[in-house]
Amino acid sequence: MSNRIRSGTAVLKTSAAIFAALGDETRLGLVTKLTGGEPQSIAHLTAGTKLTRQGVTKHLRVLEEVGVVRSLKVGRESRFALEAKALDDARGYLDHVSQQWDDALARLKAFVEQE
Amino acid sequence: MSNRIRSGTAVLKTSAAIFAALGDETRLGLVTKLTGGEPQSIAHLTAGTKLTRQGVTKHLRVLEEVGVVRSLKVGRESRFALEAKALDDARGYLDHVSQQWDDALARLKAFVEQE
DNA sequence: GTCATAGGCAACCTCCTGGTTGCCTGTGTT
DNA sequence: AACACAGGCAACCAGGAGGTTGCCTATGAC
Repeated sequence: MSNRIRSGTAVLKTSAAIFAALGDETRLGLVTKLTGGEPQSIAHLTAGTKLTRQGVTKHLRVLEEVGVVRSLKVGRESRFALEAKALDDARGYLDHVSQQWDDALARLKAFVEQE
Repeated sequence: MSNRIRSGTAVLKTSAAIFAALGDETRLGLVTKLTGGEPQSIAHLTAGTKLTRQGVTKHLRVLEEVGVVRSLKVGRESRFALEAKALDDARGYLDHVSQQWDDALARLKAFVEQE
């Protein structure tokens, strides 16, 4: 049932994990850098930051674990690229919440105006 | 320039803060509970969780600080409600990233197929 | 007035996270 | 072969996050 209904708490857990991964300025910066299209090496991604290569590596692993990013080895370097699905999941969650919220507000408004 | 262009790093910082706030299962659960529409008291929000009232309060403060939630005092209780704007901001960021990413992929595809 | 309820404040504790450094391995390059 | 470059692994450290407990205040109910 990987793509089926999944219990609400499971959605919550995976969504939270993705948000947590995105909830760090450095990591969000990496994600932004990766929107360029081409997969980039760790050394390349490190350039421009104030961090060590190891520091950046750790962040990349975090992003990879929740599926926001994918790594592929090319020769001696490992390049990272965005993975749209996880981002879509996160967006999906926000869409869902916003939708529920809007509906609720609409209902409240209707109720108030009904008199 | 609160609603104007804002430098990229500022967007990064505030987005990261919102994601970080959402990046906790308990907090995401609270957000979900609040999509119902009516503002809810702390005691009410605590019921059903395994946490202390104080624990929940802390989480609510976190959500409030990044603007995901708003609190209003009613008598002796303080009720919390969702605030759509912050969620929209987060969604906006994801939309932007996805868009950039899709565009980049399209360009790559065009480039490869051009031969 | 008295009591119960809703919440704020502060101290405290534990564990995770972000970050570093040092060293080892693997892959190119010349 | 010798060297340089890209990265992995592990230990280590400081600070922040999640969570609890204890106590105090304010508001509502009787």
